[in-house]
Amino acid sequence: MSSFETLRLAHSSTVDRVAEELRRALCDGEVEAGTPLREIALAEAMGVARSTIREALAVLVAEGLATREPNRGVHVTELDPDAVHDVCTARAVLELAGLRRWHQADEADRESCREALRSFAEAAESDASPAELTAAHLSIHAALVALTGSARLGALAESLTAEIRLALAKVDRIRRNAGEQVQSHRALLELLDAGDLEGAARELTHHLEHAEASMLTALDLASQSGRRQP
Amino acid sequence: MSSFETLRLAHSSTVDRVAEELRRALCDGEVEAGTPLREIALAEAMGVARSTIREALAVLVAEGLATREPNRGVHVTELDPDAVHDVCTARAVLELAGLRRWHQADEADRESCREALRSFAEAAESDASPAELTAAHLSIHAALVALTGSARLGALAESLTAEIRLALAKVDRIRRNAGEQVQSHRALLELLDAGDLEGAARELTHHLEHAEASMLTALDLASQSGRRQP
DNA sequence: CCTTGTACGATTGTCTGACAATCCGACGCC
DNA sequence: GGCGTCGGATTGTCAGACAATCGTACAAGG
Repeated sequence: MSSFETLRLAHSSTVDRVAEELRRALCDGEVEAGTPLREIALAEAMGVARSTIREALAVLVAEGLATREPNRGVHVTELDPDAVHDVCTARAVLELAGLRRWHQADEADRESCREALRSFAEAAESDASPAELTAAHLSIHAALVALTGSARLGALAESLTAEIRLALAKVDRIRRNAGEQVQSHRALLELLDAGDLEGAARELTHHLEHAEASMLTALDLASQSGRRQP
Repeated sequence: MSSFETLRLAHSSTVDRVAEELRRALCDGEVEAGTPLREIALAEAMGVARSTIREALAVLVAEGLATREPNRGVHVTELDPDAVHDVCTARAVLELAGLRRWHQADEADRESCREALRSFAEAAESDASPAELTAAHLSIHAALVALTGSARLGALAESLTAEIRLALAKVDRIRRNAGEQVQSHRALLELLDAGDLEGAARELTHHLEHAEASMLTALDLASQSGRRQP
């Protein structure tokens, strides 16, 4: 009888909030790659205990945004080109797997792909913030992986994208051609709706390779400027 | 000149050892699914501080072997059939992706598939412990995923496997037909070496479906016996 | 009978403070 | 240049404390 099924209350622990704040700071580029995240300094700055900071740092490390070296502390992850390539091939595997199940997937999942594209196009036209654009963009790719029907694969893809989110943020801050991006995804979905799986796979592969190249150049620029003005 | 590249020294923190011990206890079936893992009790039992236990529990939760409910503590994960199905479809995606890249993969990766098969066959004949058999078996599947060439996909597959390791252990303890298993994998690799990717894909799909069915029945048996003698 | 309010023990989440182990860099010595 | 040593900084781990929250039992009230 009672129809309160949809009600959820997200309760937030201190650790969650600390992790969220740190995540934001990292993704907004407020701290450079390689910066050490000292426990005591963070604890004093944020007004929480060191153990709380430790737990939050463990979360970030698990997400790949930071790296822990035993007895040497946690540092903001430095993305090397190999890691970017690795993540991109992994994403390609997952998204292509979803794409190939286009016809077997739930209609709801297919529709959420189209919906994500609409949101992205809308965000691109009403010049939203880079962060919002990135989020909208990524939700398209997440929707592709969701076509596999496996919630865990979706989570895995999300953790992969989290790892390169830093590089993605850089790219999106540099690049202003969101319109081209929208066009690429629109073409992808049109091919899918037309039933041309092979064509869509080619389009997606091309898109991902392009994205990888963009990230690599963005990283290269960052590391060069970092070395010139240390 | 210096050829000490291969030397590594494994750092063992207390947290690691606690997590390892708990993992072993869970996988050996020493604690039933759903059992609460109380921090104070564990701390006293293992002679370490509560904070250390907390960190170790966070590791297990991240691995999926345990589940945390806020303010209610950590419990040994109860595998429901949906979760098993989800993990199995995810594994199928990853392993099929590796399999389809058989020809493009490194020869070293192909060879490690064959090597894993040899180890498994050897373990099956010299009746090794169930735990060793499971490990050898899983390393075959890990080698398949490694064919994708992405280290991260390998890690993801491993975390997926960890989640159902509990059910796998149950299956391997019940089942005694390791010879059949060896035969199935041997057929798979022969198809691959013969270049018959489609045949290999069918064989692998069939094998994974069979494994899923086994796990589901094992889980069903466990839950029934659990309810009859609570 | 069913609902509401309350008291209590158990457990978690977080804080404080402490200390040994480890790492890093500098300094002095051979 | 290589080697031992010292000191500061930081982490890893520990012990103890307390409020917040949960589960349950129990009393009160319609």
